[in-house]
Amino acid sequence: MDIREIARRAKVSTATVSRAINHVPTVDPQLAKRVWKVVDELGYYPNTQARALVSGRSRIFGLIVSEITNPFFPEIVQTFENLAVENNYEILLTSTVHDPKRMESSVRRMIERRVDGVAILTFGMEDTLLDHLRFRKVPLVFVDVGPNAPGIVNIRINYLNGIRQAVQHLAALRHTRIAFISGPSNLKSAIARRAAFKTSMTEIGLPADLIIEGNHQMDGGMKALLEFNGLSNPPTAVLCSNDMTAIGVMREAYDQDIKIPNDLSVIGFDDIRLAEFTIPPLTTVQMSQMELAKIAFQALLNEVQRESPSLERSEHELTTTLVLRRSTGLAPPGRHTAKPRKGTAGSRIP
Amino acid sequence: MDIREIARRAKVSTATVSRAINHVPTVDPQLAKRVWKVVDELGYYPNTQARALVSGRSRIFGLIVSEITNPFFPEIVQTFENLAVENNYEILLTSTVHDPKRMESSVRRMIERRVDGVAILTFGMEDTLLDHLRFRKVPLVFVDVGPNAPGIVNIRINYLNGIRQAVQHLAALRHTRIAFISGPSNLKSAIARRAAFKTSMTEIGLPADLIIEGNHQMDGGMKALLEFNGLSNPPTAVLCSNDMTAIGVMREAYDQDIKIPNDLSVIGFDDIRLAEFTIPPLTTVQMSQMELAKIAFQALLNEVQRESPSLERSEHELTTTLVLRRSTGLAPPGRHTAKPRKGTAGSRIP
DNA sequence: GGGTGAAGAGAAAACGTTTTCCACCCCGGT
DNA sequence: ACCGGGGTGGAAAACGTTTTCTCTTCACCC
Repeated sequence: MDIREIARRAKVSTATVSRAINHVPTVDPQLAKRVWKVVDELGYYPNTQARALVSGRSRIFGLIVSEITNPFFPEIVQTFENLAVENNYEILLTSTVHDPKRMESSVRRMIERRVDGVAILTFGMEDTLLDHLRFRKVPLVFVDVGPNAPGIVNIRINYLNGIRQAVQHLAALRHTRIAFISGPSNLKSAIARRAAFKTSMTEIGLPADLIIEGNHQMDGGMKALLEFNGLSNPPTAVLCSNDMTAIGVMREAYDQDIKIPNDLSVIGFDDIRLAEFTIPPLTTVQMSQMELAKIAFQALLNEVQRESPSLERSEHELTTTLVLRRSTGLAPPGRHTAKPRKGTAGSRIP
Repeated sequence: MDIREIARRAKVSTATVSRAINHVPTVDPQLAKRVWKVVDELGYYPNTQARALVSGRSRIFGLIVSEITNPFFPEIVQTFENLAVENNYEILLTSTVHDPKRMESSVRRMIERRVDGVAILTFGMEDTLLDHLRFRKVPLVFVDVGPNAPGIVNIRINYLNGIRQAVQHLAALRHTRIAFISGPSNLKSAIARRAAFKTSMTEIGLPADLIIEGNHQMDGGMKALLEFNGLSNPPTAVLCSNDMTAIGVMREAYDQDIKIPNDLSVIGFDDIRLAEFTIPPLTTVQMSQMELAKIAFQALLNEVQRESPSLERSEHELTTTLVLRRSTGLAPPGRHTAKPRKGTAGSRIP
């Protein structure tokens, strides 16, 4: 059942059918109605491949994430998909699992399917792959790691804002030994978070010397806490590069019978949905996944709809902010920390 | 840059280029090499739409899940994708969010993109939508809810096995008042789980009267626990229709200062990755997401590769099994429960 | 040495649309 | 009455492949 079948039955040409279906205004309403009637009767669906072939636009956006399995991403994928269906787009999702091979195959698949644009939500990309895409003039959206080139839009994350809030919150609770569990050091976003931690600490005259590299997964958090506790003077608060890590440290704390927040304060990063449901509920730095997805999609759409390639590189910013829950409290007394003057150690924050 | 460009530069016909690229054995190795050289030099990628148009096969599988945001699914999506790239397939992911409208648009999108098959991992599907797909002879894979028709493969989940183990585990720990928090009652898989709970209880002579309908989300679990505790004689153990629900009840228990497992035992269902990292680690019924994804994908592939439509409807079974962690313990003494004879109430299971 | 067959490569048709170009009709203006 | 022009719809080209069909070449056998 193709467009010709419809044309035959509606006694018009295929051109008219095409026009009717695409709501071209010049077609006679009478005819259009006749066409739609047949279309509905037969349950005709246009063949997207043929459409794409001739129009040159596939109406597919690529979405490259580093790990769909990390709860940070499904939320993004969901809103991205919502926006896609609203705009009659399809999304081609690939998850690189931090594997350069996979990254390459992702890009290849995107190009083969002739995507109209790609949002890259992962740690950068090898230049040679990038060139493949740029060569084909595929609009690209990066978060943070995009190169400084025309036609590439970058979404800058303001990590410092939220992380500074977190550090100052901890300092206000009399913590002085504040540790940081970073993400893998080949991940640019992880590096940026760590840097934000360092400057936040330095700003208020605290040493940023308690840093261990995790892996943005739960076991990384568990191992890191173990290591911190082996120290002669362990931290009383730990800030994590993402929420998964924080969940790991809370889990290890439970095993070690360290009470949170009484004995240890922990703060996460991302504010995944689950953070509200951990035990105790996790204080964390929010980086809105919905917002991020919306900005990325809209940027892609803009890029596609403008016919002339954009000259000015557009920049968007997404800020981060601390959300208080119940995993942080006053620093416990003793252990080289400044003595609290009033209030119960470990009491819940108001 | 199209196939003709390659043909011209390699001084062969487009037919030969096509054959070379597709590794048709009859092409002279000499020529093939010449073609590949040009292909690599120019970075040529065949146009998938054109390919699909003429060959009639899109090399796309549809994957319909109910909620990508539920941690049960990303795992599935990931292995599905892995298998897809291995087999040179693409996947078209849609998340219905339990909305019939979305379901319809999902199906429409699948058909428009001419998918070679669809795996439906969600609560059934309206018959009329189903007919659209069947009419077009799209191979379909369902889990549990598929109609009994030729050409449709069903993956049956053996819920009873795991749930019976869970119930008997609880009974062995002297629990007699065992509650169940079900999923939404319009969800067939939720109904099946509840039924399995009932028969498991009846089998061992326990009443299955403590059942509340949740929503397979965390807040549903929280509300349900609250409701149970309003009872004059609350349950000492609760079995949940999925892990999210269990996480909700553990969270609410934390708020109410009910200790798990000392005061209350809880068991989940699914064994999502996170279950290992809850506090305490969650005893749950495992339903392997990887296994499920593998079976589904393989079934689709089989269906596509056989040219004759399958006459026998194929059935696959996936079983479930209890995995013990630390959210269950001996029933607390008193409160109308059978008195434990030895061992400390609430002691951890070995 | 001529006929037969196989192997390899090219020409061209086909896939299902969109879009360009052209023909037609009808209207109003001169 | 004739011409110009705007609006409408059809014929056909185009998109980039795969695949069928045909042609050439060459080896082999009688």
